[in-house]
Amino acid sequence: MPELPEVEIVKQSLIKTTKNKRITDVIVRNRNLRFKLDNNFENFIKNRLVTDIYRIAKYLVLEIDYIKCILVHFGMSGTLHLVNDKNKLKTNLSFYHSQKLPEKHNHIEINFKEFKIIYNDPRRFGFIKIFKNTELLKIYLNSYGLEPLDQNFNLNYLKNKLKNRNKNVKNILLDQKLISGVGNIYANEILFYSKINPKKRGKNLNNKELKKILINSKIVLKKAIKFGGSSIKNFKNTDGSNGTYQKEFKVYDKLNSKCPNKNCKSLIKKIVISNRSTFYCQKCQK
DNA sequence: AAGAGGCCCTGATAGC
DNA sequence: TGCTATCAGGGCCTCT
Repeated sequence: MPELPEVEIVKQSLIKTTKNKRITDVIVRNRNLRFKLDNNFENFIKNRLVTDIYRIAKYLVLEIDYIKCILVHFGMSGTLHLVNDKNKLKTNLSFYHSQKLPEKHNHIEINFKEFKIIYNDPRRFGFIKIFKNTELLKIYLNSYGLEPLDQNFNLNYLKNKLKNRNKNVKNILLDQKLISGVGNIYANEILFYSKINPKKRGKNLNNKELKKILINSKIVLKKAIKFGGSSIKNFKNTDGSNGTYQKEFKVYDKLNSKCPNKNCKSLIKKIVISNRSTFYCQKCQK
């Protein structure tokens, strides 16, 4: 699920609904997420004000009482649901497109006066961490690379990060320490638009190719945000969808489809790179 | 030291 | 229908 655009959409929904609202109660049903939820989590946020909500790469940050914060990572299957007191979905948060609250895996419930937010995560690859101040959060994310939408994400930055890299460009795009916020879907799409073979090694990319990655990573992510992110897996009981960028996919999950480029009759190929599905056009991506 | 692969976990789906 | 195998939008850890 959640790559940068999807988390951005969640953030935007949360700003509208929970900014400057007070948390009245917290219920944790399962602490065993990717990392065990801090034993102090409930006390840490109970009766506290959510003073801001922002996003760093694929992380969602809830600022608490102007100083503290909690960091949310959605892993592969984490979703947030805003529901009213009767467990009816009040607003669809983000990329999750069911009208109903899932029945299982509702691990954490954060109550506000008139609604609550529920963290659901079947695979439990997601996690939540608490930080006493934003300085500590900065230290935690110290090794993270810039995200493509950062204004300092420019040609020089890319050159410095990719110079002498033996790593293939697909893995480079997925390496959060080099470039943050991009996941498997958008990595595939960015490389298609850039006409670069995913297996090409970083050190072999010329300036022109780096420029294409630079520009297309910004374009693809911005467009995905504009479309409300991507919703790819159909949950049961689906009934409408928020994110529609999946309709714009050029290569992701398009095995054996015709290459979308005009005058190209090649079919989209699927290979596995470091255990992740990789889709590309052999003709167009060199 | 950088890079590849294993692994954490549940659920949906394909194939027999 | 019911089993098994495979695959998912991530990233930390270990090994080489």
